[in-house]
Amino acid sequence: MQFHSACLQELHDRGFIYQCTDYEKLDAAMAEGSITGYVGFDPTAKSLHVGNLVTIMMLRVFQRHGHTPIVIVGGGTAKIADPSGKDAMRRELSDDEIQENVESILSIYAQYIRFGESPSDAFVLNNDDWLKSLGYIEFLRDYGSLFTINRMLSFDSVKSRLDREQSLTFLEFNYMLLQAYDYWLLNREHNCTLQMGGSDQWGNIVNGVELIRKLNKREAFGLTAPLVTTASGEKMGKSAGNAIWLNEAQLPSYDYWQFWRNTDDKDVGRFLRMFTDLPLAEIAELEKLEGAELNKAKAILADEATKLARGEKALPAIHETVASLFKSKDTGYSLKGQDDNGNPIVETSLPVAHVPTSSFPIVVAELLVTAGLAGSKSEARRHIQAGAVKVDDAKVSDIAETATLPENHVLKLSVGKKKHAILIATQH
RNA sequence: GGAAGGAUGGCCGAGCGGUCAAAGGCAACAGACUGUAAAUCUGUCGACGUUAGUCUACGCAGGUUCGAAUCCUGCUCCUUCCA
Repeated sequence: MQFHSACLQELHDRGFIYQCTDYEKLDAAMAEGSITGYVGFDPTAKSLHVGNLVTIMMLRVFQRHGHTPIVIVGGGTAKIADPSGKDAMRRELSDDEIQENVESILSIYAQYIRFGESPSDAFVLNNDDWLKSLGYIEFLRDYGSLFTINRMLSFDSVKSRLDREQSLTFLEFNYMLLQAYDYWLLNREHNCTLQMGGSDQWGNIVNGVELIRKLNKREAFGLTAPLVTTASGEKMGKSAGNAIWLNEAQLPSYDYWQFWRNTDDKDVGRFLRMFTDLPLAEIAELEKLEGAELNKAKAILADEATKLARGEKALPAIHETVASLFKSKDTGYSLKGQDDNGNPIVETSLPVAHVPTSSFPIVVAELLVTAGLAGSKSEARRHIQAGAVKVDDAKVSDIAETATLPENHVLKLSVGKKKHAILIATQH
């Protein structure tokens, strides 16, 4: 597809476009000048994971081309919970929880998008500000009259819930009206003419576009991104049963880097386009790599993605650990002398756990639990029986095996090839 | 308000008095092979315990029984139909 607007062209080339309400008119509007567009998120979780990254990156491209992003915090809608893509009703959140989530999530957005006062700087609005004061009767009369149940029932989010014989409350059913109202309000107050979101938002977005057309007599647009799945068809964002969180508090940068490093061969090009700022020509070159050579592209993907989420400063430590661990098959840490208590100072991006020196010699299974590599002692034993456990790269074959205090008071524990932890024996 | 059906491990889903820590599938974890990839094959997959075994678990609370995921009673929630 060819566009006049460089922004839309890039969004398209990088694979961000799934559906659009009107390609031609949106293209014309974006080519003509700077427009304002928004995405919304509901602060129903503490943090965002890589699954949420698609729309964030979309907004980033949008801003890079001189357009103005608005981020809507769904403080009001969070009280309702969007039924789209959800099997069952979510529990209600307290105001405090919501506020906490908002702050944590906005700090993540700030990594990717420039907020401020200058033109094309993004700004944040909380839909609770206007939704909380909506009068029920007025709302029903002024906006409810513009929606038909017939149409609402035809939306996928609603249909799938009904088809699966799961309840859909009236509260949730109203979600789409409120989202449409948000868009309408932004259109009127901030001349916002584009709403972006995941493909599951299509129905909600279209409602807003229609509401704007009916009430403001203006054209507004909707643009959705495809649901990003991995080559094996998995919804993106989980690994080893854990979500890949974007913030460091919930996922160490080393693990974040590893997530990208372990990308499926088939996903490398696509992910480079969506989740890094690298020029498309460069990505095309990287994509040509074959076989083991592709690992270079994966490392670049990991670097770029980590740089965005965690900042450039996170990289050196990760690189050092990776080089030690995988390239020279070394320990994965380096010693930097001793502290005042005579305990070793260790530099590594692997998880670190402390054990008092007095507890040595200690059963390896127990160490695995302290280091967080096993959830229970039984699990630790199972790992040992499966031949997965190593202490300082020496295989542990007996579940009763003990580890003795190493001379430098540091040892590396491994479960499998990729999961490691550093244990430091401390005096106090 | 009435009637019928349902609730099982992370998810789906079988079981319908003992042989049930509960088939099968998915997901996950580990091993082998590789390139920190995929595919494939193998093993593991409630907790504690070296084994024996103990404990906790089939929506919640009671009961019947030598014995209950399975039967009975009450409750909660869900779905469908009628009003």
